[in-house]
Amino acid sequence: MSETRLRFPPSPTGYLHIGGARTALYNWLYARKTGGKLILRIEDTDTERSTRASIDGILDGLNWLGIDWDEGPYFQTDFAEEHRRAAARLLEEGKAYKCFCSKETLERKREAALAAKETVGYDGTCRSLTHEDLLQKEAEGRPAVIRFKVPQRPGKIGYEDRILGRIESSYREIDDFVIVRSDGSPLYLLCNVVDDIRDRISHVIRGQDHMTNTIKQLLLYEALDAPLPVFAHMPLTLDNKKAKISKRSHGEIVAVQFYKEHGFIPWAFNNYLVLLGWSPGDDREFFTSEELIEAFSLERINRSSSIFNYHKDDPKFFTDPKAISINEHYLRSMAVAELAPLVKERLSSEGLWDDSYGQERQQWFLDTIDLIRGRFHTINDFTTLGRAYFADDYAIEEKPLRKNLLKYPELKRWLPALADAYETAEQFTLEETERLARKCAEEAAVKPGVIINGMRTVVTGQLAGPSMFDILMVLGREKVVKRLRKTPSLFS
RNA sequence: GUCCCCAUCGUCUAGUCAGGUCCAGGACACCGGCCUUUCACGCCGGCAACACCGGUUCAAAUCCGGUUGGGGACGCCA
Repeated sequence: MSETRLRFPPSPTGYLHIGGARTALYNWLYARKTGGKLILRIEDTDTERSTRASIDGILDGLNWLGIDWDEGPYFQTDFAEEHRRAAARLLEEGKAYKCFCSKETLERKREAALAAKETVGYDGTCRSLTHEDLLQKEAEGRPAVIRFKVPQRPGKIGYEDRILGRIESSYREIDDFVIVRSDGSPLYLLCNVVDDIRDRISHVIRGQDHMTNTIKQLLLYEALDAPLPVFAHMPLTLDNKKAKISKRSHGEIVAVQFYKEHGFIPWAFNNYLVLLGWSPGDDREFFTSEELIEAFSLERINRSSSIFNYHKDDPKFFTDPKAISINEHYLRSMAVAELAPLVKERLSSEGLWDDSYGQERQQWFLDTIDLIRGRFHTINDFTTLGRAYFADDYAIEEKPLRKNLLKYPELKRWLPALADAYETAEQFTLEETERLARKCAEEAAVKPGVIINGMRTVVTGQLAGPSMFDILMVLGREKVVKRLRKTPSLFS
């Protein structure tokens, strides 16, 4: 069998969204699994809406996800001449015809049909134009589009979808579709097929919204005398109200860029995406890329659409809880050495990175990440919830301030006293710091928790965190003493 | 309106093709408990689904028909 050749053909009319990323991922997985190639093709024939920013955004999103391609990016507009030749050939061979119906007429007919609840579709007015009519209209210089002449055959045309099974449609239900605009520029249906033929695409994996296009494209392959690729139509991703997700109605939350900015681990996001409509058939949910490539198969892609479980204004989950949970899983289980570069990047962009973290304090950096990551949801938490570990300008949160500090006014004496004890202690170790803290509690006649939680509030600003004395070790004697001495200022 | 696709816990899903091992398994979320100086993690337990109706069969989540529901397409967008 010859090599498999897949393609991901985004149209650069917006950012890369979840649905597009998932399509790209499935294509990538299949290409990698079969040892084939993935071709990236930018379908920019809609010059009105295509933008450079959008192309950059899509490329950036794919790069972030780690979805790499073997050929391209090709730009569809670079092959315009080839598309026109194909259209001309179809015209010459009588497989297409010129249509002089104006946009306005068509629009009127369509609306009338819709209003009368009748079948919508081109009525074939120009299909039966006589040669004389044609010559006359051309002589008049009337603008014309080129329509594909759907064969008037009995029965059905169809194909074997790798996900959906047999898909077919009666010839008479397909209307003559436009393949070239009146300005001479070819349209998607044609360009896409011509490009797939040229790029020797063997498998077309795309969304189910292309199913009806596929029937028309089948006709195009036949007319162009080209072999058919394998088609696989994956279910769409809907929102929790079962509407197709889109930039317009959902905004940034469906953009891959959003997840990059919000501190998702790229692979974790892929892992979430792949599970939206596919499962390995057993109970596994986490995969390395090798494992996923191995486990992936077209046949196990679900037939029904899945829901991106996002609830606007949910105070607890800023996006699909499953996505967050998968991210958390990777955040706390991946090798610290692999996580460190991601944290470094985030710290850098917040101005919290110190070069020593990559050199003499590297071990400290890795240990700190390991200590605090267990409670975080995203990489961004290292600079928000975990700010006190990397900077001195961390904020004291309202809740711990009230609950753990202001509630015990005496802490403004106890904590500085503890600071003194820490400063003069012979050793600043786990055991010694804990012993001194408990001693402090005993002298103050309060439960150790009062001292410990007060201390946690002062040195980290947080209500919760790792074991207190582990924190102290990571922070170091100097910082701890300094921070504890500032306790009284928090009471004002 | 026409055509097409789909239908298992709130969500992602296993099980459907080869009917019995499924009074339906896992994960997320939720609720309880254990652990604990805090909060998490972890562990233990709980809640929670075969859309409906009919048929075939000794036996149906699984096969067939219909109904309902959801989605998609019907562009000189891609």
